[in-house]
Amino acid sequence: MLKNIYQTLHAHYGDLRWWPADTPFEVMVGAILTQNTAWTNVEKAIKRFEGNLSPERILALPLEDLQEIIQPAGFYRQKSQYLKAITEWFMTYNCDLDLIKNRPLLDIRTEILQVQGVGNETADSILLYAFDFPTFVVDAYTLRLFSRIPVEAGKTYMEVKKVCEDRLPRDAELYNHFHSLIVQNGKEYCKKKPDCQACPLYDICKKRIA
DNA sequence: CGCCAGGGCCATA
DNA sequence: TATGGCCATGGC
Repeated sequence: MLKNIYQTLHAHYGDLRWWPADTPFEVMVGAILTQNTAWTNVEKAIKRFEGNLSPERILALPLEDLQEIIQPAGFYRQKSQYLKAITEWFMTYNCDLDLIKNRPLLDIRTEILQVQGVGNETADSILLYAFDFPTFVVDAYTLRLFSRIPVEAGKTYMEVKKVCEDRLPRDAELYNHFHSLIVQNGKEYCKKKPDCQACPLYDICKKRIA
C-alpha cells in the first residue's frame, strides 16, 4: 500500500526533488527558518542575506542584526538563536561535509538533536537534504496524509517514520523524492481543509473530507 | 477579519 | 508520555 501511494504520486507529479537551496548550509538555515512558517516567508528572509550567507557571517552577526535580517520568517527571536546554535555545531566539524557524512546515521542524528532548536523534523531534514543520509522526513503534511490513508502507521513522528523506513528501501534518493511528493500533494490537496475531489489519491484515501 | 504555514521549547500532570 | 501555551510573519 505504501508503494502504491508513492507510485500514484510519482505518476502524477513526476520526478520531484528537493531541497530549494544552493548549498548544504543553506539547507540547514532553511530548515530552521521554515519551522511552522510558509516557505514564501523563508524566501524573503534568505534574500535579505543578499548572497552573503555563510557560517562565518552567521556567527559574526550580532543577534539583533540577525533578527532583523530573518524577521520576515517569523519567530525571529528564537530562530536567530537556533541559527547560531546549528552553525556552531557545523563549525565543530569545520564545515567538512565528508567528515559528517562518514559518521553513523544514528550517532549524528542523536548529536544534532541536542542542538537548540533542532527537533525530529529539522534533524531529519538536515540529515537527508544537506548530507544525503537515508533518514525519512516526517512533517505536518506526512502526518496528515497518514491519518487519511488506510496505512496503520501510528500517530507520532517516530511511529510514522519507523513504518516508512521499515517498508521502504533505505535509500536517500527515494526518501527525498517521496517526501517532496507528499509535500507537493499536501500543498495542493491534502491541506487542513482538503480538496479531495481532484486529489490523485482520491481512490486510496479512507477519509474523503468535503 | 480569521485561518494557516514543511516546529520546537517548556511547564504541567 | 502527552497535552497546551507560546513564539511572529505574510498570504489569502
